[in-house]
Order: sequence, then structure tokens, then C-alpha cells
Amino acid sequence: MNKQVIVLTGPTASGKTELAVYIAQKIKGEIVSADSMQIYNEMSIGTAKPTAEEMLGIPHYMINEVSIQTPYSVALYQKKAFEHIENILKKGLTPIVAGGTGLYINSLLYKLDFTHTIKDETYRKELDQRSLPELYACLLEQDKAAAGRIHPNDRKRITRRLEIIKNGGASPYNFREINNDYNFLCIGITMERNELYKRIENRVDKMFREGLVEEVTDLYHKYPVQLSELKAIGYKEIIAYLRGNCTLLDASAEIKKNTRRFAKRQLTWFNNDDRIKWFSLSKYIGPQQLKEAVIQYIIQSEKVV
RNA sequence: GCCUCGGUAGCUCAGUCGGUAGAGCAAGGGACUGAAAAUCCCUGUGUCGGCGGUUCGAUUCCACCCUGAGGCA
Repeated sequence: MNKQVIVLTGPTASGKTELAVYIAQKIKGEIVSADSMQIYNEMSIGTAKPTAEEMLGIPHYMINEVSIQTPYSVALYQKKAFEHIENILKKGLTPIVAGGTGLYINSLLYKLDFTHTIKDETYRKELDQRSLPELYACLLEQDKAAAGRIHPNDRKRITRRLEIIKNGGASPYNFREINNDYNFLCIGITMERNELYKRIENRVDKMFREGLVEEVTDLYHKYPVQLSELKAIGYKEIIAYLRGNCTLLDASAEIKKNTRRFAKRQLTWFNNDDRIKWFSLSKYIGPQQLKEAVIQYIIQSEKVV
């Protein structure tokens, strides 16, 4: 029998954090975060990082992994997350992967092999100097299949593909080969769009009350380059304000807008995976009822296995 | 009360020398293999303020009405 791992996902502000802790308490689990921004130590308020109180004593891994000074990536995440999953299983507990970064989650759910496709900063810098049509022509010449898959305007992906080719890692492209090493039970939380947007609005207001501006100001002074390059929602907009490009009210509106768009992209991403069993908050009387339904579902699934 | 300029997509506005209309923003949909909160792609029907008139045909011209801004008394 495969080792069971619970995966909890959904758009931002849908209540993943709280539900993950609840599940962990009910079924004796520990949490492995799948959030590309909570990874960073220095970013807290703007990433809605769970506080010690919110964790209720449940161990959380892959949060505060590194400093903002050392950029992270999926490959690093994948390696480390599997280590944590194994450790949790060894303790006889259930790993609960919880987060909204689709690529990070897919690096666990699918066989994504990064070991032969080294990241090459020097080469990337070199490619940055060249024009986009030039890069695309280059890709077309060296990897026709990839060129067909990647849009000519998508500089980031073209660059990465060229990097892979240069370093000899052009492995056959096994798109979405399922990872069967574990028995993943995938749960998604969602709700009607209006409701989600209302929650996003409230959450952003709350972040401001909790000191988002202070957090960003402080970080911006310490690590201006690193913070700007991350382009994290809640941070880039405050940076614009600090630079005098807009008012604080504008920044708040922008954060809300960008968060809404982000949530939409997340939903698009997760809708792609039919393993996810969706629970819509709009269909339950309240969060408590949804939590109980999720637990019921988990217990039932374990019986089947 | 009179004069002037407006009323067109959720918002800001363009336009049709009369043949029922299009930009930006917002919004919606989609993609995603070492930056992913990133990056990229696709999507524009709306009583053209109302009621009449002229006309084969009016959002466009004319009259009146409603309404907003400014000006003069």
C-alpha cells in the first residue's frame, strides 16, 4: 500500500491555513506548506503566514525556509518537501501538503525531474541581453517541439528552455507523468467568486491594520533589490507607494486587484487536475460544516484504501 | 430664465460627412516542468439619455423633454 499524503489547495484567502491545522489535529498530521512566498523568512504579514497561535502547536514545514537574500525555486522546494514528507511518515503521522502555489504542488503530484536541467545564472544574464524574436528564433532552431509549446512572447519560458538545451538536459518531455510513489488525496477549497473577492478585500484591509506598510518599508530598506525582484503581491504595490508613484489608497486597491487576478489564475491551474475533490464554502452553512465534510471525506477515503 | 458644452460598454472617452459602433482601463476565460504571488495568450451587443419628426434607413440631422457641468442675468 502506498503512503498516504493529503494535499490541500485552493485560491488565496479561501481558508486553507485554518483547515490544514484542523485536519492535522483530527487525523494526527503535520503540515508541509506549498507556498512560494511563505518560504521566505522576512515576509510575514503580506504573505498571510500563519502565526504561532494559528498553528495551534501543529508543526509546519517549508515556512521560513530561507532568507529573502537567497532566491528559492521549485527544484529546491521539491527536494526538501519530499524529505519532510518522508520524515513525517516515518513518525507514523500523515503529511498534509497545504498551499496555493500550483507549480510547487505539481512538483510533488507529478514526476518533475529537475536534476538534469541545471539553473545557469550566467547564461540567463547573457540571454537577457538579446532580443525576444532572436531568442525565439534560436529556440525554434534547437527545439521545434518546445517552440510550438511556448508562446513567442513568453520570454521567461523561452529563456529557461534555452538554458536546459545548453546544459544538455533536453530530456524527453513527459508532460504530467503522475507520481505514484505516494497515494495523494487532493482536496480543494473554493467558493463563489463574489464571496472569495469579499474575503480578499477583508484580508488586505487586515494586512494594513497589522502593519503591512511597516513590514514592507523595513524590508525595502534592507533588501531593495531582492524584494523588488520577487514582485510579490502586497509588496510591489507598497514599494510603488514608497517610491512616490502612488498614494497608499491606490496601493491598497492595486493589492486587492492583483490578489483577485492571482486567485483567478490559481483556480485555472487547479481546475486542471481532476484528482482534486472540491469543497465549496458557498454550499455549506459555515466553515465548521465544511471542515467536518472534509474530515468525513478523508476518513471515507482511508477506508477504501 | 437665457447661453454654451456634454449624456455612447462596469468606468474614462473616441466615432459614425445618415447604412445600428471601438479604444484604454476594469472584468471574464485559458496556458503553465529550476523566477510561479512570476511569466504569457485569448475575449468588446451596448435600449449610442427619452419621446417624436425628416428619411428607404437615425446613435448620427431637426424639434421638444429629462439630466450633468460651466457661463450670463
